[in-house]
Amino acid sequence: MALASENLTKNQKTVLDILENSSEPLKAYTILFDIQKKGIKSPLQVYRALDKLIEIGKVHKIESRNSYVACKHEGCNAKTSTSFLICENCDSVTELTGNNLISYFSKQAEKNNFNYKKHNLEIFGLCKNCKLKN
Amino acid sequence: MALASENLTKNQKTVLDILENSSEPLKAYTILFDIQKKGIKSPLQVYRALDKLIEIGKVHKIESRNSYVACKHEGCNAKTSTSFLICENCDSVTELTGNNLISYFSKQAEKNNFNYKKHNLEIFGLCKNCKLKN
DNA sequence: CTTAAAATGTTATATTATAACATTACATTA
DNA sequence: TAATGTAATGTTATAATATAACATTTTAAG
Repeated sequence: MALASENLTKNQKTVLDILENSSEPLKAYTILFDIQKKGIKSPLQVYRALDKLIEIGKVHKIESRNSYVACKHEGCNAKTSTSFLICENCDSVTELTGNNLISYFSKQAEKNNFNYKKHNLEIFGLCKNCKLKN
Repeated sequence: MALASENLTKNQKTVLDILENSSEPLKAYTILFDIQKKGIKSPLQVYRALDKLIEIGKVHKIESRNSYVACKHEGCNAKTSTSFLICENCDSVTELTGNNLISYFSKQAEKNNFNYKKHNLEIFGLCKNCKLKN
């Protein structure tokens, strides 16, 4: 069995490629605009590619910004849950990894008699670079 | 000095009222539809009231669902940061409180040389009631 | 090869949110 | 009380984000 990322279709590869070469999250219509020369003409083509890429864990959505970011981690297990550090100054995004967050959230949920399934976490602030500048 | 909630205008009170009497988060256009008989005719009137209510901490936005929920905590300090338990079955929402989350996130951010300012946390799963039923 | 599932292409439309601008309410204080 | 400044309002239009519906094509597995 091949890696999911090897089975990508043309549209999916095109969308993933532009996200992987971006230093910040991109919006769907920004992606659309940037790749119209590659034969993608409608929003739906972008959204469908994004849906698939999210499903296999190669892309994550930043909910509070309606934007999308490529995952840099091989075999990222964040197909459902995501945790980000988002710089308010430069918009760069770093993904938090490791399962300690999940066990922590499970415990927090348990206290409320709530059965944890998955989560979205978005932490806003200043990244390393922007801390220095300001 | 009066409480911020005592200074609410008519539109703001109308929007807050419908949110406080809802058992689940509501979408902006749902609110609009439900209160047209009270003289609110345009989306902008709803969004402006929501903006103000969010600013003073009486309402929070559930980013992943584009919906809005009234805060049940007196003097809620979550004017910027929010933490929710969201039931995937019944859509009910419980807000996590306490500063332990903030200190935990600050530490996680620190590890990445990131300066924590605020956060959004959305935990999905099954609430107490829905756990029993399923 | 056949076939079923997935992906595509295309048009239209739904949903969520803001821009722009003229007007009104209201608290402060001169 | 009149002047003044800030916030809120009302209204129309439009921007930004996302999905429905359906016919067609590609792909992978048997």
